Amino acid sequence: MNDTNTIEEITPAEWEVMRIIWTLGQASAHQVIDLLQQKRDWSDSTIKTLLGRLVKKGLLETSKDGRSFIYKPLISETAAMNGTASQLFSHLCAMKRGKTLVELIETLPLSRGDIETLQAALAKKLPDAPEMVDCDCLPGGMQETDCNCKEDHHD
Amino acid sequence: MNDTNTIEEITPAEWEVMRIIWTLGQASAHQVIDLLQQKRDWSDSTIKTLLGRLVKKGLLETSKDGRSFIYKPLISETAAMNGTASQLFSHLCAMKRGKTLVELIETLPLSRGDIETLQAALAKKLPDAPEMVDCDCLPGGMQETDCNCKEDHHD
DNA sequence: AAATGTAATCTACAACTGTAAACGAAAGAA
DNA sequence: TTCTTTCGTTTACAGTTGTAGATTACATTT
Repeated sequence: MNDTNTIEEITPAEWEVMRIIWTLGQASAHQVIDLLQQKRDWSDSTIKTLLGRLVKKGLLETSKDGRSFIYKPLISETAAMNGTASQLFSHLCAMKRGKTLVELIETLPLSRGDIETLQAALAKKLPDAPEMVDCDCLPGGMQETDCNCKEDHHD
Repeated sequence: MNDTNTIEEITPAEWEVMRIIWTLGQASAHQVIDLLQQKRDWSDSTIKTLLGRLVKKGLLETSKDGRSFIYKPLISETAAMNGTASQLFSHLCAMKRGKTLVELIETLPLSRGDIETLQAALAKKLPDAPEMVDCDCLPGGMQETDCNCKEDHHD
């Protein structure tokens, strides 16, 4: 298991590339270009640049295959997703993370199996869940006095 | 309700500023600087720049208060969080989003109330949930043949 | 060996981000 | 009224990201 707190930053364009490689397991630049150009109007050059950056970031490794390279992920898709999601949630007010999860669960298509796993995870958490999670948006102990979090301004 | 699909991009540094303003409801530059400098080692200038950029992006509005400005959010924290979270999940393989949600739910502190809301949302979804959500990482109908998604490479 | 076709790398460049100094205007102090 | 503090705006500058042309290196064909 990777340390999900130190994922190299993956940009949106880079995600597109990574998804293809993750899904195929590994791929040549040629394959990535072919597949990606069916979705994005990017030049060969652009995609090669992205591949190069991903290698430099340590997210892909290459092995020579005659003339060309084969790119393989150095991080699993799940690890990357978890790392990125955690990072995102760390920006959000602790008090409101639950609300955002509700929104996601309502919005995203989920399989029966996913739902059951989620239900199990929730059931396990419920017993020791706190009555309330405090807002962590202000420094020090000034939440009680000054936190306006409950009201949602300007929706 | 905002159109959560067209949220102006909020950068990590900008989130820090927004959180303070959301939490207070509104704030002067001075307040933001004071509070933020208790968490981040940023100069006054830096914080002012961020405020300015947020105004330009249409995420904050100002109203004059004598000498100085009062900054108010033009978007609610919840809307911003939902928009950002949806955007993030759109980068992820559809098939694996459920797994990421599980991870988040296991990891994040949730209140009893949040958990109950989540459980309700899941219960409602379960009946019509598909047996499986397809991977959408490759173009066209090449999922069956070529999707390696189930195996998680290089963890 | 010369020409041609690919693959990979280098260079480029504008927009955005993190970070902050410099500057100008207004308000309060001397 | 002049000096100083305070607040906002402009300018700056390096690093990242999106986007891609130019160039080089090697393999294949003539």
